[in-house]
Amino acid sequence: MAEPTKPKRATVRDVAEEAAVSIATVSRWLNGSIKLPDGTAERIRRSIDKLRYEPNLHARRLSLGKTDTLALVVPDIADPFFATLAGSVEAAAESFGFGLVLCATLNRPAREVDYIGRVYRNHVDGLLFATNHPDDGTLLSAIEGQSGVVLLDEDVPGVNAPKVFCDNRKGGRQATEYLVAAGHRRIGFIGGVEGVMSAVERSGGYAEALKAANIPIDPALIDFGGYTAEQGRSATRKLLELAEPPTAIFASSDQIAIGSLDVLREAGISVPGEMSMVAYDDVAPFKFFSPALTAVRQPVADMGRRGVERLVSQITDPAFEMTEERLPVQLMQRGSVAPPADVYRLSRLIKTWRTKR
Amino acid sequence: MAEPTKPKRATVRDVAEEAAVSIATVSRWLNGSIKLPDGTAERIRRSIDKLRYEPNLHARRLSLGKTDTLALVVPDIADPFFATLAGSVEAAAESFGFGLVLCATLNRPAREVDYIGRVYRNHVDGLLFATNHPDDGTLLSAIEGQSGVVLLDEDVPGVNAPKVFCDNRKGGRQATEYLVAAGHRRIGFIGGVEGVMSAVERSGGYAEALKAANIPIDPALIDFGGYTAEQGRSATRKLLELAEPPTAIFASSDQIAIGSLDVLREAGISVPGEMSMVAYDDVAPFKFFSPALTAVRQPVADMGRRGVERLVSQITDPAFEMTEERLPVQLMQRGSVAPPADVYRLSRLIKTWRTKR
DNA sequence: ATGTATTGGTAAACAGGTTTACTAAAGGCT
DNA sequence: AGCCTTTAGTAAACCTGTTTACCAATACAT
Repeated sequence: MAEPTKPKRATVRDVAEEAAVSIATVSRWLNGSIKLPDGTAERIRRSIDKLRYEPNLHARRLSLGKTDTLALVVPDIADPFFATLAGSVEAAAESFGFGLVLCATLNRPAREVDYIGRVYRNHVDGLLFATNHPDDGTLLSAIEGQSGVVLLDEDVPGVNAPKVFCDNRKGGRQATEYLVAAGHRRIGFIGGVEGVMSAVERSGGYAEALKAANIPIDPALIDFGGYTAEQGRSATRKLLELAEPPTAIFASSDQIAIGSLDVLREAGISVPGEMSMVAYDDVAPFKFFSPALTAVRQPVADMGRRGVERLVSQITDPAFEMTEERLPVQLMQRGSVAPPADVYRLSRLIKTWRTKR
Repeated sequence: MAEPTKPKRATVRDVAEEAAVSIATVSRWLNGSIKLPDGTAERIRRSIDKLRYEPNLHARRLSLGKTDTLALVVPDIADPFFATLAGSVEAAAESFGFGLVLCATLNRPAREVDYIGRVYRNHVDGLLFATNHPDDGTLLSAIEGQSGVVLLDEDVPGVNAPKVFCDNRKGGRQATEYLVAAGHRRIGFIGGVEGVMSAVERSGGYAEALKAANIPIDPALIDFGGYTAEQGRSATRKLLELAEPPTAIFASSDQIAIGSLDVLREAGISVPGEMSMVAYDDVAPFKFFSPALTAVRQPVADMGRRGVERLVSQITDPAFEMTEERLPVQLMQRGSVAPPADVYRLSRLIKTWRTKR
C-alpha cells in the first residue's frame, strides 16, 4: 500500500526550468520588478499555468521578513462588543490585503504580553490591541518600544502608540444630562473596572453633568467593577439596599444593563415606571428589549476600521504620528427613561425585595 | 542620522557559535530529539538566554511544512452566533497549541473557495468551515479531496469530511411539539435559506410534530429565506397577511425572532397574548427580552470545541474517520408561549395593521 | 570602428530553521 | 588486545522564495 503522498507542489525552480529561464527572472517578473519581452513572459505564464504554480507563503515570508497579517487581541471574542469590533477589523484588514489572526486573552496578562511579543517575533506585521483592565505596568513595558501596535477602545496609559478611542466623557455626560433633563436627581452610576480609562471618563462625564445641574455627587451611588452582567447585578443590588435609592441608573455597558435589568425584574421594579435606565455601547439588540433601552451608542465598527487604517499607515511609514483619536458617540433615545414617579411605590417594592432575600 | 535599524535577532547559528557546538546540536536539543550531557546543555541554555534567541517562525514553518495554525471560516463574525462559535474555537485551538486565523466570507462564494484553498496552500494546517447558504457544487468541489477540513453547523452535501452539527430535526420537533402542547394548531414556520440542511431539518421536525398531532401542514404557513432579521420581518408580514393567520410562530433563528418581534410590535400584537413564539439558537440575550423568549438552545460552544478536537485528530492522523456527529439541543422554556386566546382580538389588530400600511 | 546605454537575462547569496548521514571517542565485554 | 556499541557531536543538504551583483548581446551615437 502506497503512502498517501502529498502531491508535490511546483516551485519557482520548476517554473523556471519549464520556461527555460532562470529562477530570478521568474521571481522578478512575478513581482513586477522587471519587464520581459512578450515571448518570454508568455512562456513563463504558460509554465505557471501548466504546473499550477503557487508561491510558497512561508518561503516568501521568510525571505521578505513580513507577513501581510495583522493580529487583533481582545479579552473575549464571544462578547458582542468585541465580536462587532472583530468583524469590522477583519473586513478592513482584508481590504488592505492583510489577513487577521485572532487572539482572545480572557484577561490573562500573560497571554496579553505573549501576543504583543508576536509583532516583535515577526509573526504578524501589526497588532490591534484592546484590553479591559487597568495596567500595572506590565502592558506598558510590553508595548513600549514596539512599533506596529495600535490601541483600541481602552487605553494603556503611558504608551506611545496610535490610539483610537470613543468619546467616553461626552457619552457619560450625555447619558446623565438626559436623565437629569427627565427630572432625576438621584442617579446611580454602574461603571467598569475602577481606574480603567473608559470608566474614569464615563464617570467623569456623569459627574460633570451632575455638577452642571447643581446636583451633589453621592459616592454611594457610584460603583465600579467591570463591564459584566455580574457587576450589573451586584451593583444594582447595592443601589437598592441604599437608604435613599436612586430613581435612575446609568449602566455604562451593555452587559451591565442586562445584569441590572435582571435584578430589577426580580425585584418587580418596572422600567421606566419606577426606575429609569440608560445603557452604554448599544451593541446588544436593545431595540427589542422591553422597554426598548435608551443607550449611548459607540461607533464600534468605525473604531475597528479606523484602527486598521492607522495601523497600516504605521506599518508602511513607521514615522507615522502616534496621536490619539476620539470617535463621537450618540445617544439613542428609546423607551427606558421617564420622569421619576411613584417613589413611594419604588421603596415599597424594594422593601419587600429586601425581606425576600 | 543613523537609520532606526531593526535590532538584529539572534539565530541558531549565533547560539551554536556562542555555545561552541554545531547548529544541528542546538536545533535537535531544542526539539527534544537528542539529549546532551549537562555541561553542553547548560552552555546552550545560557547562550540562548544571553542572546535572547527565539526561533524564527517562518523559517520553522518553511522547513517543517506545517504552521500550527487553524482557520475558522464563517459568514459573518459580528453575528453573535458565529462570534460565540469563534470564541470556543479559539480557546480549543489554543489548548491544542494551535493559533487561529479568522476568515469572514460575507457569503461570497469566491472568498469561501479561496479560504478553503489555504489549507492546500499550506497557509494553515486545518480549517473549520461553517457556511450559511446552499451549495451549487462549488464548495463541494473545492473541499473534495482536501484533507484537514471539518464542517461545522451546516452541511455541504456530498463532502467526505468530519462533520459536527446540531440535532436540527429534534430541535424543530421539540419547538413545534411545545407549541402544539400549548394548544396551537396554526403555527407559522420561518426558516433559513431554502434547501440548506439546517432549514430542511428544522422544518422536517416541524412537519413531524404536526403530523404526529394530526395537524395538516399548510404550506402558506411555511416560509424560507435566511436566518436574518429581515427574513423575520418579511415572513411575519406575510403570515399576518394570511386569511387565516397563525396563532404561534416558530422562528428558526435568533435573528429571525428579533425581526419577527419587530413586526409584531409594530402591529401592536403582544407576545404571548395574541401570538406565541419559539425561537432558535438562544445565543441572543432572550432572557431579557419581553417576554423572555422561549427558544431551542444550540450548544454552540460545544460545537466549536468538538470541531477543533476532530480537526486536530485528523491532522495528526489523516486516516481519522470522517463521520458526522450530532450534538443535542435543548428547549429553554421561558415566557413567550401561551395558549391561543383572543383570536378575535388578533384579527382585529391585524386588520388595522393592514390598513395602516 | 569605437565607446556607451539599454535590454534580457544569469549565478549565487541569503532568509533561518530541520534533518540525514556520518564520524570520533569513550565504554563494555570477552 | 580486539571488537562492538553507545555517546556526543558534525557537515551538508534541504525547504522555497527574493535580491544583489554581474555579464553578454544588441542598439545607438560619434
